[in-house]
Amino acid sequence: MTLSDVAKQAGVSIATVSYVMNDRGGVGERTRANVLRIADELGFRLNRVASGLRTGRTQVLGLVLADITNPFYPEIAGGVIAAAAEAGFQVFLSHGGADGRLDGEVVQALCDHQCGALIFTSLVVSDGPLLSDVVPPDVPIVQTVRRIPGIRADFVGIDDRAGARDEAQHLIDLGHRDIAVLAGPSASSASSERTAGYREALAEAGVEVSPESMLECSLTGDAGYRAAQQLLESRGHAPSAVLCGNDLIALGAIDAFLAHGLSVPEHVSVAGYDDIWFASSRLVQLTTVRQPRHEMGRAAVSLALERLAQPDLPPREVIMEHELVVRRTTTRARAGTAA
Amino acid sequence: MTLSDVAKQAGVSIATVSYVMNDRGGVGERTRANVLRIADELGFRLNRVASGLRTGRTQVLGLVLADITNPFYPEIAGGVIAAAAEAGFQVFLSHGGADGRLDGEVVQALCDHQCGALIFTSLVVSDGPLLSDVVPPDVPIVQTVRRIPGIRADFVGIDDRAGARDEAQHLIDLGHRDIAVLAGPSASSASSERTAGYREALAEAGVEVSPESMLECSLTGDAGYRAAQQLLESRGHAPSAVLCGNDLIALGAIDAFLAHGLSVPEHVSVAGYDDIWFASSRLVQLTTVRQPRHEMGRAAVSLALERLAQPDLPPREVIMEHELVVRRTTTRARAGTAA
DNA sequence: GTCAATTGACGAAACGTTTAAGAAGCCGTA
DNA sequence: TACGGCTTCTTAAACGTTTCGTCAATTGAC
Repeated sequence: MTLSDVAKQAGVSIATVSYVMNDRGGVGERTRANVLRIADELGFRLNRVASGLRTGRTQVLGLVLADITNPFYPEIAGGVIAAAAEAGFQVFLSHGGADGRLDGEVVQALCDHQCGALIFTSLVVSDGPLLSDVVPPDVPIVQTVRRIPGIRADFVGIDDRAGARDEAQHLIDLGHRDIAVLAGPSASSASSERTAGYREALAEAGVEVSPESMLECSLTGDAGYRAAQQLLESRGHAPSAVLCGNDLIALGAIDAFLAHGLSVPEHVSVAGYDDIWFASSRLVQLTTVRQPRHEMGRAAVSLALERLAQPDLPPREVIMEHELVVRRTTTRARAGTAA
Repeated sequence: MTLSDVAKQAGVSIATVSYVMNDRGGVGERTRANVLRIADELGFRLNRVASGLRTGRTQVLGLVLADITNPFYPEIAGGVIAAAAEAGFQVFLSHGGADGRLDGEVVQALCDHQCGALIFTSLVVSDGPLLSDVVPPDVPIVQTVRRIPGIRADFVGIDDRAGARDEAQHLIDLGHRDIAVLAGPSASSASSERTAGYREALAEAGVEVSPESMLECSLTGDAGYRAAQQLLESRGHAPSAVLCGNDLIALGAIDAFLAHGLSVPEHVSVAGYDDIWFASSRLVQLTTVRQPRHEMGRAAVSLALERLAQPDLPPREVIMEHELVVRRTTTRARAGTAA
């Protein structure tokens, strides 16, 4: 079932059918209607692979998630897929490498399939050269969540620093003064921005964070659990509140506190970051900062498609609205613990 | 950068380079090595779109998830992507329709891009005709998790009935006799199998389930919450234990019980199904039945690729091992509540 | 030394589409 | 009547691969 079949049946040339199928002008009303009818009768559909070869650009986006099983990412993917579908694009989904670094082969494979544009989440600095080497210069690149410097790529994310400031301020407003920070890895731009935001807001409020109350750990529940344990051990007593680099860390920390007989938020207030699905569950009710992940995915697609249309746009960044979501895990500081 | 560039540079024909790039025989050792070297120098890579057009089959799998933001699915996708990558395949990821039914356009779009095979999760019966109409007969179809009858497709899943029996038996072994069931929608083959399994095991143990203790609800936390509430209202008192159609329902039910001042598992034991990531969180510790989702994704890819190689294999089904995971939400029945 | 068999390489057609260039027909105008 | 300008449609050349059929060169058997 090809253009040629339809053409034959309709008594016109292949070119005419192609023009009709692509909604191009220059075809008479009668023939257009006729071709459309016949194509429909025959159940004809354009072969996108052939179009892709001929035009040199495919209606395909490549999306590389750091880790699809991490509950943070699927909603981004959902937004990407939805927006792509509306624009008639398909989405290749790939894993990043297990260690957080990008796998060169993954990107190569995407390019082999002539993706029209590439969207990445959570790049780290060392990924930069790889991208420049492997991705053809006419393929737009969009980075989401995290950003790395010196790379030909648009960006979509939130103002992590502002979100972190909001959250720290929330704790301060609740009267907390003995505040610990369980920060994400500083290699991540998002994590370091958040940490900076926490620091700024706390400093402005005159709250000092001792070194043993400021830990860096990876972005998992286990790491959060261990970090919280270490916090208790090295400090000897629980802080009044804890700011965590993301929700998983917060969940792990809550768990650690519970294991030590400390209840949340009665003894310790805990705040996360990201608002993963689990955080809003009524069993958890985590105070956190929401990233509009679905919309971020959509925005990433917009950026990609716009640059596809106008390749020499200046580099752009879309900063989306974040939202401090106050739930059950943070509460007013107890009189005794407010320093 | 095409075959022809490499050929020119290496002083051989395009055909020879193609043979080398595809690891086909019939090329001398010297020329092969030379071509390989030049291709590498030039950074040449085969254009998969062109190969796809020429051969008529692309190295691409289409994966349609019912809902990517549902925490159940990403791991399946992870398995699919991993196995596909190993076989040199890319994966198109698509959403099913919002209402659970398959969106025809989605499948069409996948076919337009000449996917080599299609993998679906959670089909419902009404999707059958759509698939037959739209998917070319030479494109293998694999259905996972749920199955629908009368469709040209292989299947991979678990023995839901057996898993459900195991779980019901577990509660019986703990001494529970007043057991309620919050079943998933019977339109889903998986849900109805589970319900049947619960029923069988309970019947064999001589445990009767009254109509008001057997509710059907959709597979969400909210639905579970409401169903549990209804349970309490219509029965007037809490059951000794509740078997839930999936983990989300179980989570919602737990929440409802807590809201009514009933603690889990002290007053009510609750069991879920699926073992989504959240269920193993130390904050929840849900007793449930694990589906090896990553491996199911991998198996789905194997089925697809095998059928691609041998189209006239008989229909096959892969039933994977499930595992009853006993955690904190189920415990021995209190003497008073054992009927 | 001859001939068949094998090996290594090549030429060219095809896959289904897009699109530049051009032809044919029609209109209105001069 | 002749002609420029539209509109509508067609011809044909790509896009980058794969692969069949062919052919020359080499090998091995006799």
